[in-house]
Amino acid sequence: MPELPEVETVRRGLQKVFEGSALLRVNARRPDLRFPFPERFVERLEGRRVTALDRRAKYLLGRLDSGETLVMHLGMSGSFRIEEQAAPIPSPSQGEGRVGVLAASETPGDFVYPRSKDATHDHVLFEFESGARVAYNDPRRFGFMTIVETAELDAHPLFKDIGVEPLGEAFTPAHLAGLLSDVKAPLKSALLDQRRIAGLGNIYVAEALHRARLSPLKPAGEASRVKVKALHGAIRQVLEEAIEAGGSTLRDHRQADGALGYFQHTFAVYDREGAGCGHKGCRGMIARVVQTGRSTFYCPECQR
DNA sequence: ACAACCTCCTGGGGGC
DNA sequence: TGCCCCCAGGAGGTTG
Repeated sequence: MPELPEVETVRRGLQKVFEGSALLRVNARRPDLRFPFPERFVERLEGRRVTALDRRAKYLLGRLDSGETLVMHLGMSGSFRIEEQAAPIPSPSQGEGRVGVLAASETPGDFVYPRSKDATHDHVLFEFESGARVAYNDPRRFGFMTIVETAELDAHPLFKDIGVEPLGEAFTPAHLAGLLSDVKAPLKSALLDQRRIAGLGNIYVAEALHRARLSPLKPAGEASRVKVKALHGAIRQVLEEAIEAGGSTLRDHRQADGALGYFQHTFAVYDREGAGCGHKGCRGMIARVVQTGRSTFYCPECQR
């Protein structure tokens, strides 16, 4: 599912639930996703307050008051769902309530509110002190979660080789030119490589290259200075527009509140084989080719 | 060092 | 209706 805009959309949706709230209860309903959950996964989360929910590349980072970070990746089909904003757990001063203690009628580790129909793929359930409940759903289980010491995050194998944030200040035309110079691999693969730029995936690479009128097949190092500058602008622009639109909903992407993204209606090339190019004055037709096993969509007429 | 694969897993859609 | 094959937004791991 998710590339940078989808992950960022999810982050913004989850932020109001995660940030500042303590995790009362966490339920990992199976021992693994793509990888096994780390040692004492649940114990390291329960009772911890989430101080911030950040994003790096396509990862969500839940900063915990324990000095650890909950690292979450959505893989291809992962999504979060804010299940219900239940009544807050009453505080002791309000009488009967006992903070952190569940009502007897609740089944430990399960939501008491109605779940969506594909709850079989609800693999992790978060319940907050605020009463909010969040389900992580992932049919294909290519996603994963782990917990890393926050101070060691940048040096962690998952992050140490991750490239520049394309919406950050460090991503300039000159930086992009440096990333691509002397690279013999085609632009498509160069841009998909998370070690260069963090967060682009199959959709937004295709869309950005089309906007810049660059062929995905062209060796990255052969793009002209002018084209690289256009590509830089196109990458930023397409990502910003997609975030603004709430991401792209192809199959299962939802914003955390359940809303659909609608950037897919703006695709110029992705999954549009046979359609007209759409660039002013171009009579070309969108083609589909396969590069390293994955679909590439582009206009052979004007993307050079 | 690098690039081309293969792999994990489930579900949806098209063709017959 | 059913079955089979292909395809899918990622990316770590292995091979050459």
